[in-house]
Amino acid sequence: MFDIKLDPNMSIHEQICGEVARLISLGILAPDEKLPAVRETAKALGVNPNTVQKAYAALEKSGLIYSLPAKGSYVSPGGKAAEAVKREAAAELRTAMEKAAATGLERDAAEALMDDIWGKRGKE
Amino acid sequence: MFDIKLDPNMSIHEQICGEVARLISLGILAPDEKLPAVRETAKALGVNPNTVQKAYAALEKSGLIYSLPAKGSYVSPGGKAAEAVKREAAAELRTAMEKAAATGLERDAAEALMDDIWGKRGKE
DNA sequence: TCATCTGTACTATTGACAATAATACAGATG
DNA sequence: CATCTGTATTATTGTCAATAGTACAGATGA
Repeated sequence: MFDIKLDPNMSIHEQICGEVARLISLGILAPDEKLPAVRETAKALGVNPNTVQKAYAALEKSGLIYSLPAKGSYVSPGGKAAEAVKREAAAELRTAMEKAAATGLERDAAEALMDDIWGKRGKE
Repeated sequence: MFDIKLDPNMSIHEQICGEVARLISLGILAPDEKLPAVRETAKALGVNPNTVQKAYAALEKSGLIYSLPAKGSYVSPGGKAAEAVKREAAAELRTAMEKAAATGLERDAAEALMDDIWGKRGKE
């Protein structure tokens, strides 16, 4: 299901959270779609089930998914999950920008990075 | 010297590195200027000297400062330090942008954040 | 010369946290 | 009734940040 190449520099459950959030935000995981079971995901990733459960618990706390005991875990309905992901992504990007601006990085330099990543044209 | 409000969510030596880097980048700490001694900084921040030394060692490894045993630690000359700070800040900002873009965040949203932080006009 | 300050090095301990291991329980599902 | 589900618990391991304490060698100034 998830094809994550585990980065030893980041905690596993954070990477799982990030990947699920990404898939939700992009619509690859649709609202009310069922996520793979905790144990299944753990097996697929070669990771302890507790670690996956920690990730799922965090995702539920953030409102991205909801879990029904003895049923499964599902993507939150109504697009609320996707919105939450983007909102959080924007918040983190803001923090990074503030940090960069604090070092005196010019706006032009930041703009050049944006061109690089999103493409030079505003709408694509 | 440094007025850092310690954030428990980040490691102390990282915060020291960040603050020194910021001061260098902004020119508040000039090239070849002497930094406060390890023990002095530790006392001022109410922190263990080992922690400060760890920060200074990291700064030297990054090329931001150079240390002369029995003399002191100094900002790297020729503006190389300030350049290094900005280069690293740009690299981190790029990473944050890539992450945000991966969640599907639109360029317009990112641009709005930039207006917020750097001001709407390109040059200030 | 000598006390002091400097960066540097080392060991040890504490606490927090990530991850693992191994169970266990209750509800649903077929 | 066996099985799968989410959930909970306890324990152990390893890593890392931070602290504590100590030590050494070079410089600096009185």
